[in-house]
Amino acid sequence: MTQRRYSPIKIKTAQAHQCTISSRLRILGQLPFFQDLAEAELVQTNMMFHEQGYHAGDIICLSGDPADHLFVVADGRVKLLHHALSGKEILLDLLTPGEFFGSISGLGGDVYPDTAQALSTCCILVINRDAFQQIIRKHPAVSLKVIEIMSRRLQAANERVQLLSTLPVEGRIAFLLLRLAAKFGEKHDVGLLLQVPLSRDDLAGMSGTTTESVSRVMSQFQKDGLVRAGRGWVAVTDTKGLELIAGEKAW
Amino acid sequence: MTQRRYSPIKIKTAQAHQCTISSRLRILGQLPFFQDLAEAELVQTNMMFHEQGYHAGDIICLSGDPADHLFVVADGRVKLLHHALSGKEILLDLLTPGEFFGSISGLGGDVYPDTAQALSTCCILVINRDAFQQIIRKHPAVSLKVIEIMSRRLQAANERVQLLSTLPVEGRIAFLLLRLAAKFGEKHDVGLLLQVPLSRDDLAGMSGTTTESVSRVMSQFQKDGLVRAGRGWVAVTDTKGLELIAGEKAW
DNA sequence: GCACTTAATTGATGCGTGTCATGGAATTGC
DNA sequence: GCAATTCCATGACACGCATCAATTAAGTGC
Repeated sequence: MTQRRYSPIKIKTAQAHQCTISSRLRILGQLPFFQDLAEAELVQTNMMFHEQGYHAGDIICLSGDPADHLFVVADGRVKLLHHALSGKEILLDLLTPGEFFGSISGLGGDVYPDTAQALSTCCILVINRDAFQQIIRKHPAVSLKVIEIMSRRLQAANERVQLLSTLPVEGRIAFLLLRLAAKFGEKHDVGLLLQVPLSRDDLAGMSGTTTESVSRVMSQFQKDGLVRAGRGWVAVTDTKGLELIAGEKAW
Repeated sequence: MTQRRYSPIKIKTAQAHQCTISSRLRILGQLPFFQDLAEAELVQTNMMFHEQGYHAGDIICLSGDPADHLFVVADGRVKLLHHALSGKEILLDLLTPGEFFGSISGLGGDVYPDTAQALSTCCILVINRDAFQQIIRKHPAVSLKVIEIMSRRLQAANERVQLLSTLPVEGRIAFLLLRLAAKFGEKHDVGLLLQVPLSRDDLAGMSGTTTESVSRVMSQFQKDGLVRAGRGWVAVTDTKGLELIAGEKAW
């Protein structure tokens, strides 16, 4: 087995302090919910954010803590997770630049619903919750976008409930890999390389199973030529094959 | 075993045509997202809805169909569900008067994400998707409420993912019953009676298991004095006991 | 009241997967 | 460089729970 022994992942991460004003404007302008804003409004909105840098492993916000900020990923990768009573980590989502998390809704005594942790060096834009509500009040277009995004996330969560309820481990992992490939996949000589540092543990947390089971399934997938994987990285090589396992096995 | 052989559930259902203008106003006014509207605005908003009646079992909207309406439950019970490829029904949510479903977000080529089915005789208020977007544009307070509600739903969905990933069947069902009791429970001589017609199948669809497993667990719960149940109804008698099973067993 | 239909229960069996345990491989620290 | 650590792979085993099958109970229609 001559297989790569180094991680092919190269996430282009800016240092926290490299989030210049202009790059911030660019990032904000790319945000789905600021798309419809005029340039002047965008500049003004931009000023309401401040930025913050994190290193891989840093906790950005902790589930249960009093919540008064909304965060936007400007650069890097962030994972959203829950800690179950059993100690197991439930991985809820992986966020890329342009996505938001934290506190949006307006109740006074709100707490962060999930924990957010930096997967790589990150630049995060932060805004006060109330300030963001002001933006929403001023710009109905923004609120419509937010609603749209949240409804998509809700759909994704429901889809996941369905997978957990119906598919066996093998199918769940296949499905998960396909989703990840669609979001993070980049053409590479080893296949569609997922541009996120993901351990078997992370995959387990996303597919509702254990590290060992993921390892077993991944080994099998690799034997079957569906994926290539190493320590902390995964690449999808046969999309069709995974689709077959994710879908058809449900019958 | 001298146990009730008839369903104690009595859902106070109005006939579809009994949704009078005044009762509609009352219902709309109670909607979380219209709470902050002035009386005049409410009356005006009211006129943008039309109503529709359904009988138990009727399909209100079908997952995958082109979506152009937003629905609000005025009276009765509605269940939101997915049909898995395996034929299994995944029950996503149970809706009571005041809750909404259908299409909110604005994409042109949208389809309904879930199927909605009447669990009892229902009166549903319907509004065109574009018309509702007009309301949002006009009233930022409404959009904030919608966002708040959606974020709560997302949280609930994530919680469910966590349960499915960590708890055994017994714990999931216990947790489910507690949630249902909090939402639908009414004091009754048999205990906290769930005012929803729920079969074992429905419970299975909500807890990600099978009819048989639900039946077994429910029988055990009944022996242990935690619940009382019959054909199509459930009552919780020992909340603390269920909490113990739902929580502590995870350790 | 009776047959008829649908829902719920209960038992037997086997597969999938979590759990525990061990060894190897890759990475980090000194 | 070598130890120490972390991550991954793999095997053995037990058990939870889905599956299949058969029976009982509860509503429904006539």
